[in-house]
This record gives sequence, structure tokens and C-alpha cells, in this order.
Amino acid sequence: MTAGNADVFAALASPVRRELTALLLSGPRSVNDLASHFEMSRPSVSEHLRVLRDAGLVSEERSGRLRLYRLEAEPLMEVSRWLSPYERFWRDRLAGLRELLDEENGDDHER
Amino acid sequence: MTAGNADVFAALASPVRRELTALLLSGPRSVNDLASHFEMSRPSVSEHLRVLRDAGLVSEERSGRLRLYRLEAEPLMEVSRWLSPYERFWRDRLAGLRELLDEENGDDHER
DNA sequence: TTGACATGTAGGAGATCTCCTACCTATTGT
DNA sequence: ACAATAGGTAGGAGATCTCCTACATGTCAA
Repeated sequence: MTAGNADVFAALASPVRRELTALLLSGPRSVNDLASHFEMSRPSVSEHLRVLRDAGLVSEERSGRLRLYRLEAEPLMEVSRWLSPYERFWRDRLAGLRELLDEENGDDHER
Repeated sequence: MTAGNADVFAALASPVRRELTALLLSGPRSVNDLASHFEMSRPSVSEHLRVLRDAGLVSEERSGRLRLYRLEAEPLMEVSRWLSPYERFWRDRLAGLRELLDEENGDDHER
């Protein structure tokens, strides 16, 4: 089970785990490297990494005695796909709002 | 405090709450209307709505003895903004993948 | 081989989540 | 005013989360 069966949103619900994914944006990192950015113990970071792994958000690659964690794109793309109907929703909303503003004052706006 | 102080990602971590926001895409709905789509008790749905409200994802408007819950765009836009660096990430990744495939097309590999 | 390092796992304490069943309040229709 | 309707809140049971400290495992260097 390398894949992501677990809930991606639940995995991203923790600020710690979001920071972990942010750290991994710049490339793969070892556990100790990642853990050094937090106050909490290294084993706790390890557990957060497991949650991310179970959600498919990261993968691990062994390299000697290091384990490099790497960000995986697919689950994030899922989030993006989930978001798209809502993007349409707020675009419509903003369009409606602008219409309203336009008709409420005939002034010309800058920009 | 109508605004969303609570964690949007945590609010979206629950499948029930994601389904609630999906239901609200088509427009404002009352609590009973929303609750009718779930197996769980109405008070439990009410609590989920509170979590969404605390995150700013929905707002409530009283209309007689009904309370209409309405989807709010702003927190979803925050999610979208959070996502954008990752979008860049996976685009780069896909671009790299295509490059790799293109150059593998030239020579023949086994399989 | 031995020691040092990198990391995962076990087990547990305490906090939080999720659901329930009462119960309370506000609004509407008669 | 009274009953019915809509919906929030209290309190609690059980599950899950989050963190910790040991401890186990695997790898490298001497």
C-alpha cells in the first residue's frame, strides 16, 4: 500500500503536516532535517510523516541510513480537482458582486 | 465574530462537512433540508454546521423559523491560494516527466 | 565487530472529535 | 394562548489524535 487510501484532507488538517509539505516543496529531505524545524520530538514528526505517507502525499526513498521524503503531486491534484466547482462558485459570486457595484454607482473606477 | 478564525483545513477534514459544503453549492439551505441528506441526527448536523461556521465556510441567515446556511467563498479562496505553490510544483514535475518521455522516445529501451 | 547515527514502532496520557439523547428557545398557524 | 415546527445547546460515551519516552532495527565508519 504505497498509494493514498487515507483521507488527504484529514492529512492536511494538521498545521504541522502542512508545514512538512511546505518544507518538501524545495525537494526531498531526511527525517532529521525535517524534524529540526519543529519543537516536537523526532518520533512525533515521524508519525506525522506516516500520516502524510498513508495519504499518498509523500513517498519515502531509502538512501543509506537516510530516508528521503519526497512530496507527491497526485493527492494535491485531487485537492485541486475537489476545489474546482468551488472556484466556479466564487467566480460567479464575484461577477455578481461587481455587477451590483457597477449599477449602484455609475462612476468610473480606476483599474 | 462572523469571520473564520478556526482552521479551514480542519473544518474540511470531515467527509460529512465536505458533503455539506457540496450541498450548499447549489444555494442556501435550511438545517433540516441539509440534515435530510444524512443518516445522522439533526443535532449532529447542526454541530458540523457550527464547525463550518467557525471556519467562515458558511454563514447563517435567519428567515422566520428557518436558518438558511450559505456557502462563503473567502475561506475556499484561501485554500486555493495555499494550493498554488503546489500547483507550480506538480506542473514542473509533469514537465520534467514529459521531457524524460520525449528523450526516451528517441532511443529504444527494452519493454 | 563495535559504536554512533538515522529512523521506525510500542505503549500510554491527555486532549479533541463525533455522535448520541435529552432539553431549551424562538417562530408560526390556529 | 397553545401546539407544532425549526434548530441550537448540554452532557456524555467512545473513538481518534497528538504528543511523549522507551526501545528496536538497520546502516555506516573505524
